[in-house]
Amino acid sequence: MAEGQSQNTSSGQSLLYLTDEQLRQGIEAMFFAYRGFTADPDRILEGLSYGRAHHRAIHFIHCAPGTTVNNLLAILGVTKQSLNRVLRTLIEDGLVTSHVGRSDKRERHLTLTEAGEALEQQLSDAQRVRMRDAYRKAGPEAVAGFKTVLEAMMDDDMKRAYLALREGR
Amino acid sequence: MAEGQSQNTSSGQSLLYLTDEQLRQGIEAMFFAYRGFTADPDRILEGLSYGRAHHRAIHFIHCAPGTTVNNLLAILGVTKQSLNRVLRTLIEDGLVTSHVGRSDKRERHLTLTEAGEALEQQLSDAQRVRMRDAYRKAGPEAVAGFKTVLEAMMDDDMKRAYLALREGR
DNA sequence: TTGGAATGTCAACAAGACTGACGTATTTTC
DNA sequence: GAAAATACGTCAGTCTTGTTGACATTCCAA
Repeated sequence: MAEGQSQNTSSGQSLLYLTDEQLRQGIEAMFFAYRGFTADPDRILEGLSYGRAHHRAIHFIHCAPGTTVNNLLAILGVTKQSLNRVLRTLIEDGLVTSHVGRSDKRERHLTLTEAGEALEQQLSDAQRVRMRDAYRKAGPEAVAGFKTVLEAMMDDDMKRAYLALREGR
Repeated sequence: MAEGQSQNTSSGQSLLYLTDEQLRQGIEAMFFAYRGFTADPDRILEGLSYGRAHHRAIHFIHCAPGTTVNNLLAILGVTKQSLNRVLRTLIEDGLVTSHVGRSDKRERHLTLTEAGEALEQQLSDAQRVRMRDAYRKAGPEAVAGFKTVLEAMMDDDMKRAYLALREGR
């Protein structure tokens, strides 16, 4: 335990930014920032009897149209029962379509309908407004650092999923 | 809507980092990173019939010993009823003590017991290990940028709460 | 002193996550 | 061709954590 307070390496480079206090600040910053991050879409969703789970599904179906249920499961990191509840309502409400796979008929390929795309736009616009403001305030160097730290914070398989999404576009 | 794809200002500075695609990447990075961020403490908690809500309460009581329920409410952003359920179990289990206020007897002042401090240590150690690794990998400049962007992403009142916590130490 | 505001507690309910079990269609493997 | 594995959907039950509503206590100000 308590490796914490060491502040210099043998190489002499200052490691003040690795103190427990600095790390605690980072932890709290993540907590408060994530709240801001989800606040705007949450406000939109709450009027529609949808939740954050629906938003996540819509987001990733938009990014990877035609993706399968299993695929989505891996990205979202939830159980299929949990995802299924969400998908069922989205399909019933005509925001998502589910097509039997051509080569493998066991698979269901998911796509946003026009209405689904419209909601996706509305949600991601709201989220991007905040992100864009934050990015602009912080400047390009800060944004680069931001992404570097976030990537380093991910689990390895999450990082793979994240990078795969970037490749796919 | 769709202000999106503009890429240069009149000042000529490149705004490539503000494209919709870049913003989308940032959004996904937040999603995946937050999962990593909570994964380690969640694993510890799951054996103890506590959840993330208990972790949050413990964290902020540790940071501001003697804080009131109302105070905690403002920081956590949940209803007092929700917080109360969590606090009740923590008090029953002897991790937190609740003292009636001296000047205002309506208030309850919350403190971690020795056992509470021990669990706090265990949880924040786990979380700090990941943060420290991420920080070390990314380097001090990236970390500075990371914090700048996160602060810019917070709601104003959250930012006030965040900065107040930093002052208080 | 009395009525309103603030603080905190109890009870009931809903969303969304989880596990476990089961059914069906399809594909792969032996 | 039969058996095993895969992909998906569903039912039932539980847990955490959020919500609202009702209520008790305490403080303060008119």
